[in-house]
Order: sequence, then structure tokens, then C-alpha cells
Amino acid sequence: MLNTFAAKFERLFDLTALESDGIRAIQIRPIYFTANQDLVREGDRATRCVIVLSGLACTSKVDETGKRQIAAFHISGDMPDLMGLHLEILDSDIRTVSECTVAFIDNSIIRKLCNHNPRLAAALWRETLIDASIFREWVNVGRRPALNRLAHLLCEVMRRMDAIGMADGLVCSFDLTQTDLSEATGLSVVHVNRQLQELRRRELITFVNGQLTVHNWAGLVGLAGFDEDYLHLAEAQHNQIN
Amino acid sequence: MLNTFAAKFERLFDLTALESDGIRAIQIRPIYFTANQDLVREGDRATRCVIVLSGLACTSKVDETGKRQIAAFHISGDMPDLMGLHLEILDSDIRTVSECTVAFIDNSIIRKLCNHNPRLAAALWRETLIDASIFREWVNVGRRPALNRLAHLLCEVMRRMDAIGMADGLVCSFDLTQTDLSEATGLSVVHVNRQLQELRRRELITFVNGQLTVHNWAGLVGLAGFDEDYLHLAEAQHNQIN
DNA sequence: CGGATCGTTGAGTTGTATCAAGACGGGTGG
DNA sequence: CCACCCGTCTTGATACAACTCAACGATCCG
Repeated sequence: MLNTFAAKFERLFDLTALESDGIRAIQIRPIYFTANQDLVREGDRATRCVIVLSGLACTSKVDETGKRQIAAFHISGDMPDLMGLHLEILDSDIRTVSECTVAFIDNSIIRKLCNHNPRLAAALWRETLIDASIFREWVNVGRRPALNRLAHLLCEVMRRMDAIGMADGLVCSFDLTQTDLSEATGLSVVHVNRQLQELRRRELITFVNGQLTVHNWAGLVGLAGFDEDYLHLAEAQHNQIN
Repeated sequence: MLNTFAAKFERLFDLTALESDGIRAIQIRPIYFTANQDLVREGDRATRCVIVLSGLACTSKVDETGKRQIAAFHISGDMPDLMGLHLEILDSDIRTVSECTVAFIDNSIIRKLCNHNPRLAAALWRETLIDASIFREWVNVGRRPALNRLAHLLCEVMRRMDAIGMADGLVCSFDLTQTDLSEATGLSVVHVNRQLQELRRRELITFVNGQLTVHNWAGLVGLAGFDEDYLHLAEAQHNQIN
């Protein structure tokens, strides 16, 4: 899986061009983290950015009542705090959800590359725009009933995993607890549990041991009201092909 | 108000530099729209981008049940579909909420300028990152109880209006109906009405005739759990000062 | 074996939606 | 000038979705 990742970023960062900028090939050194570790904390000054190599990470925030709220999940190849390139202060935490390997790249390097290479800049900009699009969708989905909301989240994960080649048919890894799901959907753990049972009862999915299986994709999509346009998958692909 | 706006964008687009690129000064021609008009429709191909000169606009989407959901409000100086620069297909509608004047700029021009002027590119990129940050906050806020959610929205509007010099003390224009508020918060109109009454009863705000007055800023902020960091106002200011 | 984490269940409560109807106000046409 | 209409705001009553609290079962691991 490091391979598919590397393929994306070698193209993205156009490693041959880097030499002419006097920057050696960017070192992507994988660093291992256990589950539930902070990678970035709200309020941190952005000096480098995270690349998720494997595992599941998330963007979250702790509200004044002490409850954690997950605003996004990040899978292999995602750069969750790319925003730090142009915003000094980060306004959310980035944490691992499952075990993860990640890499860090200094923002100064990326910024330098972007200045000399508008195509790279555009590609990274596009990544942040897709993130924004997903947030926007979550705003809307957050207003739908619990069952639909949950279904939508599962659709999104499955579709994104598939897009990076990490779904095997309609089976993929989604290694988190029901508590994590409750923080991502804004539902209580108890309610998540019951709604998951309902999804299973309808024979739409099974979800055990961090493995998600969709038995009826059309049914799940219909229930969720899932329209994948907001993921801009075709355009994200540009970043890999260009 | 066109003046404060123009000041921002003349600096942003660095009009003197444009001449050397062989592009005449960008024409910002104000176009008038009545309330509740579409400026951009979901699925449109992005060819130009909108600048809000005056009035209130929003980003919204109609879900499969036919209900409109507002995901963001846009005030003077905002460029709500800047994302179209790098995403071909727009995944939301942009509409006027009150009467508005707006301008359009061709994406091709902006793209050309960005290629020659990394500082402009960074500034526009930053604008889209701040938008993303606001969406992310809305995801979180959407999970809080109705009263807090409403309070949070009002804090955000007041603070943003103030930041562009369009709040007079703790009074600002916020020209929308309770139906609009319900679409923005994901509450029923009836409930919005009652929660507004509650805010008034607590002597936190009054909201009549499209004019919002905050009587107790600290109280409202406390209730809302409003932490303005996510608006990145100081950094947005960069875009105006640079 | 004991403790921790995670998943599951039941019962009671609260928040918010829905439905229905009335009040107010501004605009339009007779 | 009045009558009417439409959009908006407001109120009351009822229904339902989701939350909380509390407890128990199942694993896993030390």
C-alpha cells in the first residue's frame, strides 16, 4: 500500500523537477503511531504537514463540554492538515483512530515547490477544496435522521476506500469503535449501536472487527441519499495522473 | 461599501501588476439580483466566479426530499465559488438570500494571474481554506442543541460583519427570514421561532426586520460556545493588507 | 483471575418535528 | 379606499426521535 501511495506523491511532487530546485527528493519516512494519538493539536502553529500512509486518522475537536467531535476521516494518501500551508494556526486536532503510519513534510519545502511549480500548487489546492466539499456535505448530512446519516458515512468510506484501491469488492477496512462512530455522526453510542443493528437487520451491511461489508450497495446509497459528486473522485484522480 | 470592497480586491489582485501581464484592470461590474435568485446551480461547470459586493448570499443544496439546506452565508467581499477554480463541477447552489449586488470574474483570468503571481494564488487559496474551516465548524455546531446552534450562527455573523466594518457596535444587518434561519440551522421554522424568543427572553439579542442586535455579547458567546479562531480573521486580514 | 474496553439491552425522559390554525403586515387590484 | 391575498411570524397540541442512565455480557490481556 506504500506503493500506491508513493505512486501518487511521486507524481504529485514531480520528483525530477525537485532536483532542479536544489531540493533533494523528498524523504517520505513512515512513522508508526498507535490508535488514539494526537498528530496535531488545535492551536498548534503549522510548521509541517501530515501525510497518512496507512490506517485511519481523523480531524476532530473537543467542545467545551469535553465531548470529542469528529469532522472528517483520513485514509491512505490524505494530507489532513494541508491547510496549515496558508493558515498559521490550526483550528482542529488531527489524531489517529486506528494504528497508523504517517509521514511529515516541512511546509517550507512544499511552499517553495509550489512557488516554482504552479501545477503542484493547483493540485494541492484542489486537495484542500475536495476536503472542503466533504465538510460541506457533512453539514448537510448532519441534519438527516440517524439511520440515513450512518448509512451516508458508510457509503462515503466505502467509496473513498474503493477509489484508492483499498476496497475488495464491497468489503473494506474501517477500523474504529462504535464510540468513534458516535463522535463522527454526533449520535450517542447507544443510538449508533441500535441503528447499526437496523442496518444489519435490513441486510444492507455487516460491520464487525473493523471490517465493513456492504451487502446491498444500491439499498445503502438510496437510504443514505448518497450522491458521490461531492467527493470529486475523477478530479482527485487528476492529481495522480498529471 | 463598494469602497471597502474595492480596497480589498485592488490589493488582492494587485492591479498594477496586471498591466505587465497584458491584462487590463479587472472590471468589477456590479450586477443586481433580487432575493432568492440562483447565482450558480449545482452541477454547473465552473467558468467564472462570483464576488458578493453587497447583500447576503448563501451556499445551499436541495436534498432528495426537496428541502433546501444552507451550508454557508456569504457577505460583502466573499467569493463563494472560488473552488470552481480547480474543481470542474460545482456541487452546491449559490443563491442570494436578500437583495444583492455581485460581480463575476472569469476563472481563466484568475488562473492566469495566479500562475504569474504566487502571492495572489496563496491569498485566494487562503480564502478557500477559511471557508473550509467554517464548514468544519458548522459540522461541529450542527450537533449542539438548537439554542446553542442558533446563538453560534448569530455570533459568527456578527463577528464577520464587524470584521469587514459592517457592524455598528453590536448591531448589524442580517436580512433573512426565519425560514432561511431554519434552513441554515437544520431546525424546523417553528422551533427557530421559539428559540429566537428564548434568546430575546434572556436579553441576549433582538432580531427584527433583518437587523440583528446583540445586547449581551459575552452571554451569547458563552451560550454558543463560540471561539472565533476558526474564522481566521487576522489571517484573512493579510489578504487585505498585503 | 481481575480489570479494562467494547458491545448490547431496557426503561424513562427530553428535545425537536409535525400539524393545524390564527395574527400581522404589506402589496395589489377592484 | 377598502378588500383581499400572500408571505411571515406566532401559538398550541401531539407524536416521535434520540438521549441519558444503568446494568449486563463478551472479549481480551496482564
